Amino acid sequence: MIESDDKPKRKRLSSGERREDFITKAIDFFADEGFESSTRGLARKLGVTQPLLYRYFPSKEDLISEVYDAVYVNRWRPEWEDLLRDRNRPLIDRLNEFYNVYTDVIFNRQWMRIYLFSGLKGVDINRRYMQLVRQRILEPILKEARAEMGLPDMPPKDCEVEFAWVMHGGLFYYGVRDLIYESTLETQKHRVIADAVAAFMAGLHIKLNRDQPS
Amino acid sequence: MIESDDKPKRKRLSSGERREDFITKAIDFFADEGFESSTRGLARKLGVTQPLLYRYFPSKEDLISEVYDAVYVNRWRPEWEDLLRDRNRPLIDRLNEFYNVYTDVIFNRQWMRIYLFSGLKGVDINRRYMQLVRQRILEPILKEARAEMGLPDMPPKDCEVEFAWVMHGGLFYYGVRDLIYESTLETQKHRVIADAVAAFMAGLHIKLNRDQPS
DNA sequence: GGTCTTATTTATCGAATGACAAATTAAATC
DNA sequence: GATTTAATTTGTCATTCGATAAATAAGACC
Repeated sequence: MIESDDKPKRKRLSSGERREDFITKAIDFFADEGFESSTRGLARKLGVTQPLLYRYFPSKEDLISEVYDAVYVNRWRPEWEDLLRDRNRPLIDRLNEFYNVYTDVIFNRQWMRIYLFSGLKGVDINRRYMQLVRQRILEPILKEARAEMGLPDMPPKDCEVEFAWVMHGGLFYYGVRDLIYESTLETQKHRVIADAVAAFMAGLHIKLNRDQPS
Repeated sequence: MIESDDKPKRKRLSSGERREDFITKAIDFFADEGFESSTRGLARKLGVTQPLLYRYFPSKEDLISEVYDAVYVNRWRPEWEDLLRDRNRPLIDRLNEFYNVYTDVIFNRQWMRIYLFSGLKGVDINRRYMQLVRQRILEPILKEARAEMGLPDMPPKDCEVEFAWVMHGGLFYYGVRDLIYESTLETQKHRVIADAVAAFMAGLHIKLNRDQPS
């Protein structure tokens, strides 16, 4: 009997399926190896030849753009914003739930590494993403805090946004230590979130009351 | 008159000076372009030819290692640890001063970008650096906090270290937003530090008192 | 089953990369 | 000023890179 370990049978996928498959696996590949890795390496991982990539994407850079979209844009959940605005619950509860579900999405090797790689590349998508976080997450949180404290509604001050960024960034950095630096983290995520959110809320109460007379 | 815009006169430096010069400029170069950039590009920036690099460093990777040392190791200031242990001052003052001087060192484009690049490359130097932060900064802070609160001395719990990491990481991420993503940050650094440190100390008081009966 | 469409491969190009050997030249030594 | 030492350049090699053109073959349609 002849061994048939190599399979010369080409699987032929439809244009749509193949494209989908390329992007999905390209996310893993570039997250692992960085965007400077070769299209040949990617093709090897895909089980196809390298020139085939160029039938689906005009250039490597175009493929990378689609990876950005698939990771950043498509994984954003609009319901996060509704959750934060649900005034039937104490804000601290909303914050805990939000950061638990939000980090369920972004705390994975792919998301984190793609985010850092693209940030270092200097593409503007990171700046746009940070604006999204500020406008859809942090500023609503501060608005809700004012409402819950019975303070008059007004646009949040820069230093208040910055205070929220420090909590947000602190939790983000927990994910970096876990997934990028692969530290062994002994404390469970929800516990870290609870502590950070509690300290944030307590600090914000003091800060908003003190800074009040503008 | 003949233009002499090109200068065929070779400057010849001593071995020591040249080596120093290479490393200094290599930090800038790799911070800007990433470690995957070419040795020819670096040589162009240095004003020498590419093979000369190989008279000073056996390989590109060896040069990169020296860059790591110059950035991480040599910029660490042992007096930071003394500052944090100075019990003549309230801990919150020490924390404010420490984070102001610490960020004076690490909040620059070189340090930040080298740190993120090397982290993504998976070299273990980042893990070693984080251990340094934990042992020389965060755990001493928690020890000082217990002392100031009149609590018995004991090794900090993991979740306490994690709580300190969130503040530390939050401030670190402020630097990332400033220097990597080049956001325009409206709030001055010392103000952000003051708010973060105040919230940390307040949160830690609650946390240490609550968790006390282990 | 023959024909057509198109997904996929083979072959290849020019440029860029890390690294090395040999030639050159600036500066130190006597 | 001739000689020696070593800093620096010139020249080059084998790979690897992104990208393109042409050849091949799998599946759809009648």
